[in-house]
Amino acid sequence: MAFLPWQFNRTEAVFIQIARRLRRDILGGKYPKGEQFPPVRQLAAEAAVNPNTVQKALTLLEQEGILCARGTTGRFVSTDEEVLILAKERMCSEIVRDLLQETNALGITKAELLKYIEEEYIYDGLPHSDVQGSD
Amino acid sequence: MAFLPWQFNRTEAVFIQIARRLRRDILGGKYPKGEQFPPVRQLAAEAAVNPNTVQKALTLLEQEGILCARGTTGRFVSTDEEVLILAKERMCSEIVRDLLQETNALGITKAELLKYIEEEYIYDGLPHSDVQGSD
DNA sequence: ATACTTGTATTAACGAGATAGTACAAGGAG
DNA sequence: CTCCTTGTACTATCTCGTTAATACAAGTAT
Repeated sequence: MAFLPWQFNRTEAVFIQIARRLRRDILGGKYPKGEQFPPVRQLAAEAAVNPNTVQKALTLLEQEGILCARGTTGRFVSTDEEVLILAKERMCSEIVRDLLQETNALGITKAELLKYIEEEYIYDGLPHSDVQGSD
Repeated sequence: MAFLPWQFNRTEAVFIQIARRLRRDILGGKYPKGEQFPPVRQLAAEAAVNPNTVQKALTLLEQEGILCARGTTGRFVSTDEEVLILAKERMCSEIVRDLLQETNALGITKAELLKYIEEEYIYDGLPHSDVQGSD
């Protein structure tokens, strides 16, 4: 496991940021379908926050059906693939929609946007096509 | 002037959201270079927030060199075109970089991302090429 | 000069988010 | 059974964002 220091934005509630990050990683396949999820205290230690804060975040993911808590056995990633796929598509749509709202208000044309995306893909060395997850 | 109700996210400080929106609109050309900016109290009334909150936001934009306060005459959009252009490019780069970080973690390929963008452009009826600002 | 508008500053009060610390019930492992 | 881990709950405390209500100095308009 990689223990990168979690970085949080001061302007947004930490538990919201934790929820977004975990949601993204789950839907991105980092935590496979049906597998046990790391315990609250461990995540809190990794993120260097209070366990209460992590629990707030996980509660959000439960309400979305992405995670489910089995009593005191631990939390598990949902086995309902449709829920996961729909959540992933919704998350992606929201991200893109927010992007276009911003670029449109900024007066960025579609062509310019695509150019920016090309540049960033090159600059960051991101995969241009399908690739296995790199942790 | 269109007085759309300003909507704020509960998870982020309001003055940060106001700053981002005004920054975006300024750099997008809604408030032309060198022109006088709406007074604090007016913006506060439009956004339905306390004048103090708007002032916090405007202070941020001043620190970025996008706005400047001329004593009690009012605030004005910067006349330094280079500052405005650089800020716009930086804002766009950040937006795109954040997007790609998210889509990459989500396991979205470049091709899929471009498809999503195409879909949203069609669905939202956004301009595909250069267009005059519609307010 | 007078009245109005501008930015700016101050104070008090309230609420939400985050933390520390503690506690308890329930399942698994020895 | 006993010990450990799990999720969960609770209290108290602190910080920070927001609001309300003023207040003042400086420029503009009349």
